[in-house]
Amino acid sequence: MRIGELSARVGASERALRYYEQQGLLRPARTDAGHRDYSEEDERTVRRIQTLLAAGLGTSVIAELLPCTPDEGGIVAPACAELVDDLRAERDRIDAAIAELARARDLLDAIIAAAPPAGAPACA
Amino acid sequence: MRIGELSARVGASERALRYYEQQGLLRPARTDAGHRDYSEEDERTVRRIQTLLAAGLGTSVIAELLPCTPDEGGIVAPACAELVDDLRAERDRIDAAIAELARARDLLDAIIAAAPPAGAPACA
DNA sequence: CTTGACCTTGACGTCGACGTCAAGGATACG
DNA sequence: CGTATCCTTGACGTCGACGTCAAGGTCAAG
Repeated sequence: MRIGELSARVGASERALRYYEQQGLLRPARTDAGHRDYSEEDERTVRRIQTLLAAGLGTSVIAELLPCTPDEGGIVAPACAELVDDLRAERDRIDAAIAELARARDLLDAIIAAAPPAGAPACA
Repeated sequence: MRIGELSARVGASERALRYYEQQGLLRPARTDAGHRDYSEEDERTVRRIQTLLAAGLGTSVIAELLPCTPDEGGIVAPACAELVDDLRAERDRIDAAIAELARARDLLDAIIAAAPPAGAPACA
């Protein structure tokens, strides 16, 4: 599929898809005319990229761990020791981030719960 | 307390504390000489700011909701309807972010689990 | 009084994941 | 054949929470 269709499928901009390729996260095939031709595995890769980016990982880290991702039913390549240490650190960072997010959500809920019942008074 | 001590206490840079004030999140007292003089409530406010910033809220939103935060034992001011809508949206966004983070963590755990047991082979 | 730690207000720099033009080639359709 | 839509590669802009200088005032200790 071409970049427009993939963009619509995964909800990423075409710019983002080209950026991922530029950062070495993706290597789509090319047509004779130079147009990108994405496979369905590329699509799955993009979804993983989105998840990892949303988790705060940088593109360089993602580039290293993508060849190690579990690929439908089988773990492909285990990573080297140094990378695994990085991943553990990222995992811990994510756990901490989840805890912080939960605290922020509870704070917001407390404020929302304290809001006026229905007909709210005017506000600046 | 002065900015240096507060900085050390809450783990924020002095630059960050001045920035919070500049954005209207904080209004510390001043000494005759113009030095900032933070109260202990300012310290609690900074901790809330840190939590909300970590949750992805912008300083402008935080500025609006800070006067509404539950202040030791009592909810102070409920927010106006429009703000409450924003807060609900932020809360939902945080929930979604937590879900994404959990997925990323599981992905990382799968990769880590697939790593070589102990003596790892060399790696690029 | 002087030194040095601490404080003040600017103001420009940073970083990363894109957004957004510009200036064209490729493809599909009637 | 035209043309409308998609695609290509640059390359500069953005945005937000600060980092990082610069050029000084303030204050306690010796």
